[in-house]
Amino acid sequence: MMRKPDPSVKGSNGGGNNSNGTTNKLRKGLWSPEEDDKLINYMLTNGQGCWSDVARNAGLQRCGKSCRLRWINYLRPDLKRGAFSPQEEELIIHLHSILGNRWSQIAARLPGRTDNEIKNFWNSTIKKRLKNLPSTSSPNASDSSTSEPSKAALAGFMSMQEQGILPMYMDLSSTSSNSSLQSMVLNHTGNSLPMLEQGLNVYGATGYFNQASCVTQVGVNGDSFYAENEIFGSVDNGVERELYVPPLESIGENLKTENTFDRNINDPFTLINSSSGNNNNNRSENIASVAVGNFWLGEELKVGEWDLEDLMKDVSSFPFLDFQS
DNA sequence: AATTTCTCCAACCGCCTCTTC
DNA sequence: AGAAGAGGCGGTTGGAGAAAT
Repeated sequence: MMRKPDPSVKGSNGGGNNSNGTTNKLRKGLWSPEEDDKLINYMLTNGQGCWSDVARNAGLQRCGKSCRLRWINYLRPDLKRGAFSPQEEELIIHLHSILGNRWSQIAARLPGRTDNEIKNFWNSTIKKRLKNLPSTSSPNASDSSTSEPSKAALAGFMSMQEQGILPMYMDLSSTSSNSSLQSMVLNHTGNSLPMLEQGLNVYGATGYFNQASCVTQVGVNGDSFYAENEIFGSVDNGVERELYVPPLESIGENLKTENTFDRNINDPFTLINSSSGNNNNNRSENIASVAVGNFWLGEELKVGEWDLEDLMKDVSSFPFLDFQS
């Protein structure tokens, strides 16, 4: 499971210090318990400083980077060890659907978890699990390791929605003119939506909503989703039948801003949950929901250009998260 | 029981960004 | 301005243990 300690360094103390304290060669590979002790003791008494100083002053034959990694990923006292809870898994999937492989950003929303841990968890467990999901017919269906629309997104949204937690819209205009993330989730109850009740711009029997000033309009026509003339997909009581992701260009050209609502514009990631004040007790019974997709179209498009803090601030308030355990 | 294959994950590598001089 | 060093990040590796043959 681990790399062997670097055989080029003699001695069982793991440090490999010679008598005059000079460095012959930096140690690599598995950390010994003695090295761990040294690093822990040093960090607890001196705190974090320059990592190369930490390595040197703690008497470790390691490079600063190695010390940093060991501390962050393994020795930090606030780390939560053990298996991921289903709630954490949900959150990871959801965050990944938004952020892609930005493991550090994802880890920042999971107290006690490290980016490395989450990355490993994703690459082993979740990726495999998603592979076993019934495949979508999306022509762009891709491996979940990419930062593209994926089963992950779908599964994540679906699952959260089952728990009555559903991102209703995102403000795609944000602060950047080339925002990449265009994630839309439609909530089709067949009756009224919370959005409707809140006076948002919703049309027709089943309605559509537009997104702030940049707008992407997405509609529900019968069982089909559309954006302007594009058929996005269809749903059947929560079971996705088709999922078509239109090119960004067409969205940009075809979907014009109506900008008829401006509420929550500064709160781009609105989470509707059971405590939102509306009576949505039956929501989970008749919801058809589709994550239309997170589009990463073109390399110049970067989620990082968004105000991620704004975007994500509400995620940490997921009611089902137990960060204490 | 022995061998092979698979899985998981700690740690490394290389690149990028930021800061300092 | 730009070189150097440090920190941070995501991708990848490789080895121990588990599972399969």
